[in-house]
Amino acid sequence: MRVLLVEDEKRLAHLLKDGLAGEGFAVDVTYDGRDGLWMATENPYDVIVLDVMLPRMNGYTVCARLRDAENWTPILMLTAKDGVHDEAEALDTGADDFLSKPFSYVVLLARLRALVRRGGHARPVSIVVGDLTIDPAGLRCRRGEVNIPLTPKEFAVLHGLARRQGEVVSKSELLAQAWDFSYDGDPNIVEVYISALRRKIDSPFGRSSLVTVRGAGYRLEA
Amino acid sequence: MRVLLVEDEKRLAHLLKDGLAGEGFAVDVTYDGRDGLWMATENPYDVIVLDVMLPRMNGYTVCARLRDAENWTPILMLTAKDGVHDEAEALDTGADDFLSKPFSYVVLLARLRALVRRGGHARPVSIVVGDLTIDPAGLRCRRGEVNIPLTPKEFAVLHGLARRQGEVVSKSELLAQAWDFSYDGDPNIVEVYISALRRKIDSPFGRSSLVTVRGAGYRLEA
DNA sequence: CCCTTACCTGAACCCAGCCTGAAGGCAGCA
DNA sequence: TGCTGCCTTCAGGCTGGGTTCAGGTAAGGG
Repeated sequence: MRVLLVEDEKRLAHLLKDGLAGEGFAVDVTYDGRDGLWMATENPYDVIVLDVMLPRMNGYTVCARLRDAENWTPILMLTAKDGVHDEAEALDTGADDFLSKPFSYVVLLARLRALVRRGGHARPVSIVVGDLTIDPAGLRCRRGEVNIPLTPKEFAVLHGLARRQGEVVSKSELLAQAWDFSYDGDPNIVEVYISALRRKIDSPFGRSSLVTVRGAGYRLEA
Repeated sequence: MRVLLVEDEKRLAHLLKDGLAGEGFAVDVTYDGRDGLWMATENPYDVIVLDVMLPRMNGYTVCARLRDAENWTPILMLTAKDGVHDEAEALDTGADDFLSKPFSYVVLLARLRALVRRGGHARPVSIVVGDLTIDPAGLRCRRGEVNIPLTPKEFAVLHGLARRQGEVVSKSELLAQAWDFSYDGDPNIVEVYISALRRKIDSPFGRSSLVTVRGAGYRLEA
């Protein structure tokens, strides 16, 4: 599953690359539009994530050029926050979907999956941790046969832990994955969500699958 | 089920191709009339979608030539919006049905299905979600044995959700599927239709199959 | 055994996102 | 010409998810 990421904010690009790589995507990154266009034409990708504001050639142009060249690789555009207008323009130039910044990692992932699926290759993925099942496409979760309703943020945190089940995931990693990249609030928020998750996925079942590793982070285990 | 799509607006062609592919059609695309004619004579298609305004050879001519050559593949013509005149001419030259731009995807799909069925190869497909049955060919819907009358737009939205039952479908995806590709109005329209759908398919039955996933979209479940 | 540090969690606030009823516009039809 | 039904817009209200905060609890080191 190959992804081309065209994004000039290096920090964001880096975070996304790591995250997607962890999902099993092969990620190529370029930092400006012209390189992006070149990469996209020279290599077969399953999906392209394309920022709108880019040096040397903006996202719309890249998108339009690709379509002109009859390259129909699914494109997910990242538009500016307030650009209601941008959305229409993104779709106009041939993008398949868009996401306005700031966005959360989980939503991006869900959209990417949808695009890739539409592109032909079906791949229903659920993460299983013991009798806990996490379904990223439906943003759903259940323990055994019991459905557990989660809010989007709760789901995002749980997903971040489940992807690396058995490993310790640090609070800052969870923050990076589940919150907007521009989030700048109290890091304590992670603890709050861990607490909420335990109340939903562990306490009612007499489990303790969500373990605190003092000074390092949290671990989800079977 | 093979479809030949002859349409020179690349963006529209692309969207249609993706949509139809997602329905299980094998879609070939050409961008001008002469290529279209050639493709149609060289390959056996179940149905042809033919734009009227085309480079190199217009749709009427393509249609007439095919019929002259005793090729009776069902043809659906795409005519210009105001061309009341075009419709008559389309049917005169041997088309089986026509659709004026802009049209919605669901209507196109229904017409295609109708044509294909008329062409001999019946393929009644219904989407079943619990006891809810959606029949894209007839634009019908029922819960259990109770028939539920839906307006075309309501049906389009429901269809978009049903095609991916159990998964979260974002508002923008619903917009893209159920509205004209040129639609540029209030995205709130989706919420309005969700509301209307609930009033018809859920409330009267004491169900709540149409679930809001805050910040992500909607999900239709059994 | 105490102190520090890290973590837990209930309560309270705020507001984005969503819901929905009402009304206008428009096209088809009798 | 009026009627009917559907699409769309709009605005007000509300819900519940996100965030902050503060007081409490556990872990670990000296």
